[in-house]
Amino acid sequence: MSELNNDGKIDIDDLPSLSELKRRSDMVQNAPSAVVRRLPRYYRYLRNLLNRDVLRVSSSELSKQMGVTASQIRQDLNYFGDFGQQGYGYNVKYLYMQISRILGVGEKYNAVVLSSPGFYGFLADNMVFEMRGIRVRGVFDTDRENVGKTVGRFEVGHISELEVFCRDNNIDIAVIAFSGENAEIVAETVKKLKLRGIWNFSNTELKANDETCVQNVFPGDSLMLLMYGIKEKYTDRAEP
Amino acid sequence: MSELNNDGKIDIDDLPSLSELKRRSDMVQNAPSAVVRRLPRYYRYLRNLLNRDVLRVSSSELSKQMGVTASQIRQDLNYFGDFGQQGYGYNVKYLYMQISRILGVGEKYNAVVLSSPGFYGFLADNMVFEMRGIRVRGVFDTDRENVGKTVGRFEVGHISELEVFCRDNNIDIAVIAFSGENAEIVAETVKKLKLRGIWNFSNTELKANDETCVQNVFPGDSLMLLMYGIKEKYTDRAEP
DNA sequence: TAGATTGTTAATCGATTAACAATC
DNA sequence: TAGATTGTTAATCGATTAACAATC
Repeated sequence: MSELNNDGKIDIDDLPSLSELKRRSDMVQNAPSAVVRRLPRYYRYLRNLLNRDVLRVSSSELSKQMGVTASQIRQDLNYFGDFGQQGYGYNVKYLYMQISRILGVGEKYNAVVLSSPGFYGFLADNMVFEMRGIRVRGVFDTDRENVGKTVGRFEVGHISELEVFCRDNNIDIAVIAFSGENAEIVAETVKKLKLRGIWNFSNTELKANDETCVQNVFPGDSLMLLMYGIKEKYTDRAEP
Repeated sequence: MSELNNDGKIDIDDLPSLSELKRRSDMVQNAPSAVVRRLPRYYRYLRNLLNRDVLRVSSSELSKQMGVTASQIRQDLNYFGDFGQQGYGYNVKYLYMQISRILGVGEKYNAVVLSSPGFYGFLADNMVFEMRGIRVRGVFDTDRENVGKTVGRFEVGHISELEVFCRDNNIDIAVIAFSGENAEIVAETVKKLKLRGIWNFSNTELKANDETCVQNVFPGDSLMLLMYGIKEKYTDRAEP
């Protein structure tokens, strides 16, 4: 990192051949899910480098930071294109942009958040939508207590208004964070409306169908893995 | 499932040999991380069966519900012991208890939640602690606005009280949900106090050390995978 | 040019699935 | 006993790592 022998710019005229583009698009279709699941983590590390004004990074430098092999990083990135330069490494901003594009950041999806105001507040604090280019259009709760409260720039609506709201506002994604059977009832509505995606934080596993993608998030699962990890660590020690 | 040829009870006197126990404990130590990461999902499905008063389940029945192969289920469970019976399947309650034990549910860890009241509310709504046998002892925030507010059975304390509180209350686990650099500062304190685990919801990846286990939860990662999934699904369709 | 580092192939490793003997 | 289903081995599949020629 001491001497830069390149200003980090990419030559826009140096376009790949059509057969090369074809090969790459085949690779992208075939990108193993293990690789895809690692992309968000690359995205986070690259954004961090970007925030620190780092211009370039090599696979070996990044591998040290992330605790994975350099080989894996090069292999992973190459499923999607030739983003690096021999002898130089990767241009941080360019690579960040490529990964953003692959993941679909900035696709401008419209979302509704179906949760208590507190949970929406947590998501808003973490800037989880803003940073991924998702536009939240409304917040709805099942609990009449909360309806009418203001959270951020939203007035919490009642869940019964959801169907009309989605149709009027071109909603793509529903974030569901209700517990119990409310989650399942709402999920049925969302699927009936053929929204494109459900981001599910409820304690019931939701299934995707032909129209609606689902990502289930079970915080409790990772809590249990933490408990497992602690048990392993402290039990091993107690033994001779 | 139509006829039960067994009452589902396990003969307490039918204990395995010492060499068998040794073999199993070796297996458990060697349990591949891919298997361990699936345990919480088994736990959830079994609890669901339990709630529906299902007495027994076969690997093939469970495989249909979970969308995995029966072979994987049998292979996974066998890393930890012989929990089933030929010709019968698995006793739901027994298997649920075994998986709970393996994961360390009910180890009675004491936890503090370091977050806004809203996020604590979400965790409480989902009963994520109660269901895993973790005892929350206090909630602390960095924001003076929130100090003194009541959430559930807690009065929110200020983060500056954390060190004394942890020492006085035998705290094992810290849940960190602050955004920005507050998360890193608090994580340092937690590591200095040698708590056993950090359950991290902040937007900075925290690293484990010799004393403190870490589970990072990045909701944004799964949101990006949802965006990726939507892009794939709807782009494939647009093509011929 | 010399040094550095990628892209990519081949080798290794680990995880999943298939198959079936054991046995409830 | 006959039917069902596990536990477990062997075969397959996929993911990771090592190595190095290509090349910036």
